[in-house]
Amino acid sequence: MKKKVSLKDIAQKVGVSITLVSYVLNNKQLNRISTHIAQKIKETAAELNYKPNQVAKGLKTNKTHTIGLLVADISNPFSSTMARIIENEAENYNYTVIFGSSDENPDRSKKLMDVLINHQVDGLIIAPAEHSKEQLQYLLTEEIPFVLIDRFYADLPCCHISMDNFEAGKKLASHLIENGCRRIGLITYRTTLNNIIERKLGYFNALNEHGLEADENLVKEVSSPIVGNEIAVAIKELMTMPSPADSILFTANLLSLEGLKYINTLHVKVPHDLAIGTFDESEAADLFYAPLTHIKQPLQKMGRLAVQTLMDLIEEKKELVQLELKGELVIRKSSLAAQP
Amino acid sequence: MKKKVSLKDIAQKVGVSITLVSYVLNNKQLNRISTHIAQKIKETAAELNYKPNQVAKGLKTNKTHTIGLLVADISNPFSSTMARIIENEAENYNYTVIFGSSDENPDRSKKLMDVLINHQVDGLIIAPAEHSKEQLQYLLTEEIPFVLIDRFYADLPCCHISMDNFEAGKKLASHLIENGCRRIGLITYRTTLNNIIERKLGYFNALNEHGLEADENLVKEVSSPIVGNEIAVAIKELMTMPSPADSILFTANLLSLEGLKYINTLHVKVPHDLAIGTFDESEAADLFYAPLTHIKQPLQKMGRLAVQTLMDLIEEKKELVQLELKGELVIRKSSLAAQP
DNA sequence: GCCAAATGTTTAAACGTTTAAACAGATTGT
DNA sequence: ACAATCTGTTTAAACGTTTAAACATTTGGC
Repeated sequence: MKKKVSLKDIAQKVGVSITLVSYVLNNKQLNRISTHIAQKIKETAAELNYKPNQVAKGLKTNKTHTIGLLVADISNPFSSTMARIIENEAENYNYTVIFGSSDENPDRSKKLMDVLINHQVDGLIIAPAEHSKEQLQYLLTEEIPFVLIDRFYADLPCCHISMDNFEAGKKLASHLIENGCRRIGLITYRTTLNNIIERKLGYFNALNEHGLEADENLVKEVSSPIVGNEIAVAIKELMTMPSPADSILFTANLLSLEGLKYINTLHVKVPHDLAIGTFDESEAADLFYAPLTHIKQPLQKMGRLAVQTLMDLIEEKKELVQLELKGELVIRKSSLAAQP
Repeated sequence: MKKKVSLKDIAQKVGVSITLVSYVLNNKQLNRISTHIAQKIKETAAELNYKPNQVAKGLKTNKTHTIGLLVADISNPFSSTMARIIENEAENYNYTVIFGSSDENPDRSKKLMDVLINHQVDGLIIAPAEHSKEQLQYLLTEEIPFVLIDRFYADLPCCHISMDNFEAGKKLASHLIENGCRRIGLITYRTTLNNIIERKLGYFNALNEHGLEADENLVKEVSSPIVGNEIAVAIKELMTMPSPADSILFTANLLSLEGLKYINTLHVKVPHDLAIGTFDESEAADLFYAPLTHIKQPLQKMGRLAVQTLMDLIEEKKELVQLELKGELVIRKSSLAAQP
C-alpha cells in the first residue's frame, strides 16, 4: 500500500507549518489565518487528494467515530435489518459501524466485546447473548457507553430499547382467542432471555383474561430455535393429544419457519385445521399459502432510538433511557381459522 | 468514559520503562528480559486489566487489523450471509470487519469507500455497485488492497471471486429444457453488472445448444429487482402472449420472490402450469408450496477465498487471483413441470 | 586485572494528528 | 515614542504504541 498523504506533505509543499494546515483544514482559528494562504492550503490538499487519517485523529481526540454492533448473528434477518438501520442512523452522526456475531455464546460475546473495545469504539449497541450479564456489568464499571437492543436484564441499570414482548405475546394470543381458537399450543425455546420469556407470559396472561385455562401440555419448549426435529415432535404431540391444539403460537420467527416446514408435510390446512401466529415479518411467511399473522417489531424505531441514545451517552448527556415500544399485530390469513 | 489503562500505567506501577512493558507483553526480546520482572509486568497487566489500544498500535504499525466490507445492502440475505462468512474467516486472521451499504449507488459507494479508507482499513472486500469502476481504478492506483466479490469488471486487473454466472444460467436453462420446457420466459433487470448479464447470456446459450430459437418476446427486463408491479406486468405478458411461456427463469432472487407474490394471485399452479427456476436459496423459496429449483451459489467458498486473497494482498504476497466458482443446480419441485 | 561479549534495561524518535502557548511583526492609542 | 493590542504563524507537547540504538552492568576469557 502506498504511503498516504499527510498534513506534513501538504505543509512541506506549501511551505508552512503542519499546525497551520491542520487549522485551515479544520476551519479553526479562521479569523486569524490569511485568506490567500488558506486558499493555497486547501488547493494543495485537494490536489494531493488528502484524506485525514482517522486513526491518528482518534488517538489524539479519543474519539474514533466508530460504534460497535454486537448481535447474535449478522446473517439472520433480524440482525441484518437492524444493522442496516443502525448503519444509516449512525451515518447521520458521521459514525461507522463495526460488528461481531456472538452466536448467543457468552465466551464469544466477551471476546468480541474486547476486540471492539480494543479498537476503541466510542460506544456499543448490543443484543446481549444469554449469560452475558457480567460482561455488561463490566462495561458499566468501565463507563463504556452502550445500549441494549431487543433484550435486557431488568436489574441492570443501563439503557435499553426493545419491544414490549409481554404485551405483544398477549395481543397475539388474544387475537387467536378472539378468532375462535380455544386450544392454543405454544412453541418456544429454552432460554433465559427476557424477550422470549415475556412473550410466553403474555400468552398465559391472555388465556387468563379470556377465562381460558392454561394447559401445560399445550406448552412445548424445545432446546433451541433451529432444531427442526424437536419442533416437529412438539407439533406432532400438539396435534395428536386427546384434545388437540387448534392453533399454534410460535414465540420466535425461526421456530415458525421450521414448524411450517413440518406442517407442510402433513395433511393439515392452515388456517382451517390449524391457525398460526408468530413474531416478525419474513418473506417466507409472506409467501406461504396462508401468510402468517405476526407481531411486527418496530425495528426502524428501535434502531434509530438505539443510535440516538448511544450518541447521547457518548456525548455524556447521561440519561437512563429504557424503552419498551409497542409491537404491531399484523393479521393475515393464517389466523383466520374458526371465523365463519 | 473512564481513561483506559495504558502501557505507561503498568510501567509506573512496576517501576520500569514503557519499552520494557511493551517488549514483555509482545513477547519480544524474551531471551534478554529477566524472568521475574517479566512475570511482574504480566501480573500487573492482568491486574489492571490492560487492553492494548489498537488505534495507537495501528498508527505506529500502519496496520489496523480491520477490513472494510462494501456491499449493496447489509440487510439483504446475500450480503448478510456473506458478511457472516467473512467475519468468521477474518477472525481466523485476527481481523475485524467494518461495513457499509452502497445501495447500488456509485456516489454512496464512493463516499463509503472513503470513510473506510480514512479509517485506515488494511484492505477492502467489495461487491461493486454499478458504475463504480473509476473508484476501483482509484484503489488500484493507490495500491489499496481489495478483492471484488460477486461481480467484477473484466478489464480491471484486480482480484475477484465470483460464481460462473454464465455457466449457472446455462445450467438452469438447460435443466428446464430437459424437463420439457420449450417456452422459457426470462425475467431480468436492467443493469450493467456483469453477473446478471452473464446469467442471461447463459440462458441464450442453453437455448441455442438445445436447438431452440430465442424469442425476444420471452425476455422481459424490468427497471430494478424490487419493482413488484413491473414484474407482475412482465409475467402477465408472458402468460398471455399467443404462444405463452411454459416456464420462467428469474435472474435474481429478489425478482423471483416478487414474481411469486404475483403468481400466487393467479390461477396458475407451479410447476404444472408454469415451471420456475431462479438463483440463490431462501427460506421463502423453500416454504413455497412448490419449492424453487435454483442455483446455489458457493457463498462459503467465495467468502473464505475473498478473505484469504485479501490477506495475501495485505501481506504483499501479490498475485492476481481471479476465480469463477461453479454454482450448484438444486432441483426442487418448481421445475418438474412437463415431466410425466 | 583488563577487554570483549553477554545480559538486562532505558532513551529517543516516530506514526499523524490536535491544540495551548509562544512568538514575531504590524497596527493602534495616547 | 512606546506600550498595548492585533494578526498571522510556529513551537512543542501530547495521545499510546513500537523499535532501533544506546547504555550500564555483569560475566567470561586469557
